[in-house]
Amino acid sequence: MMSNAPSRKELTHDRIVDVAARALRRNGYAGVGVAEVMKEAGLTHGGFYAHFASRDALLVEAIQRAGRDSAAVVAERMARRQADGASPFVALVDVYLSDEHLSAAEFGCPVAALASEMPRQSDDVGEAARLRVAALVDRVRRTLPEGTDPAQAGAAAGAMVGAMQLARTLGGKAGKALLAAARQQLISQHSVG
Amino acid sequence: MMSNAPSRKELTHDRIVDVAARALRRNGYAGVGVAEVMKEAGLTHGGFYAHFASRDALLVEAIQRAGRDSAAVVAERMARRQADGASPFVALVDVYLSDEHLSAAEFGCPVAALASEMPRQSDDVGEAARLRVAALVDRVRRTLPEGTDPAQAGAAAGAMVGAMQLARTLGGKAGKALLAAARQQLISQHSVG
DNA sequence: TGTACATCAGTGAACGCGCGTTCACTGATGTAC
DNA sequence: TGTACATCAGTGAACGCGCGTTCACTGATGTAC
Repeated sequence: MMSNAPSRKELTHDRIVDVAARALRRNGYAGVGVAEVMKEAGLTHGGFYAHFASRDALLVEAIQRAGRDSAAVVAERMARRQADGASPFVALVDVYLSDEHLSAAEFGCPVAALASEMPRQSDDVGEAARLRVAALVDRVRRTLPEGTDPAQAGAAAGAMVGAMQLARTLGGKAGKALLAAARQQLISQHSVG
Repeated sequence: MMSNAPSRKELTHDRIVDVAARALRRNGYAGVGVAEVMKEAGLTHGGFYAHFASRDALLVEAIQRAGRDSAAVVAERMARRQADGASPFVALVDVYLSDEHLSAAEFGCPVAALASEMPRQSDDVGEAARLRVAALVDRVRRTLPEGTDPAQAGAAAGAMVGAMQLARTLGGKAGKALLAAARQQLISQHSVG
């Protein structure tokens, strides 16, 4: 009988992608090195090409993984706030522009971590990045209050991504203040009345 | 009698910084190579260290130069729109989120071109980046309509930077549509009434 | 105005290093009987 | 259940390359007299 349990190789592959997905958000595209990722996954770098055709292929998988993981975290935290009575949009803004997201880029949204580098990536990597941006815009669109022009989803997504980046660059109190102002602006802008 | 005219060396230095300021916005931090910049400036790479203590020192000057040049372009284009009757804030949003800025990152705002990489830079380079972010936020603050909470300047700056990055990543019509939505959102948000 | 010399900007070869990639090999896993 | 063998994941040394950096040198610029 065939088992659905992942093979040893699949588990290793997964571990490598996971390490890379974190390194990517922590250090950017240039900060993902084959040797370092393999080492952090408990392996030697020689085995890398049994798992990936190239470093770019790893980057593609890492972006996808980062997006998937980050979306799961956001969904879970949003659900908690919505259970407390928040609207979907307020919950999303609160979670995305939270101090937790500010200081944990490694586990956060890959678009916030990488957006300014995305337009410069090679075909495959750039396409994976574009899909992540589209997914983020879509997520925002689905949480907009009823009656809102769906075209505003892109603008709101940009506002969240940009605020997070500037806050991370400034750091400290100035960064947190910028985040708070952005939360207020987005929520008041899309509130009913 | 002493002349104030720049020396030959100063002219060369300027040319190198100018090339680097463009390469930085076109290719990101990792895309600024000593040899390539020197070549594009019409020199051989050996002479580099007569002008700069290190590659990082060049990056610092390049960020400053990019910010100064970009601010000058923005100021000039804003003035033209204000002469046509636009308010300072509308003029700024229109210029910053213009299709021209979208497609000419090389001559545009360094914050839009680099923001997601900024938190990862070394001390000196990161400090130069922080100053650029602060200058951008300041510029936005000075153009906000009277009566607006100045704390909103950071959020508005983030909205502009993020929208530009997402638009550049998506590219094509989707990118231009995102820009247009962001212009509309920012302007209507800060309009009187 | 012309010559002799010192200064200085830029050249080009060389360095050590880390990177992505390749490959012959090893030792463990799992199948056949 | 036990042995023999094939498969396969991972090892570790080696490669070519481009990078930032150094340095002895050259040829042009400019000063002194």
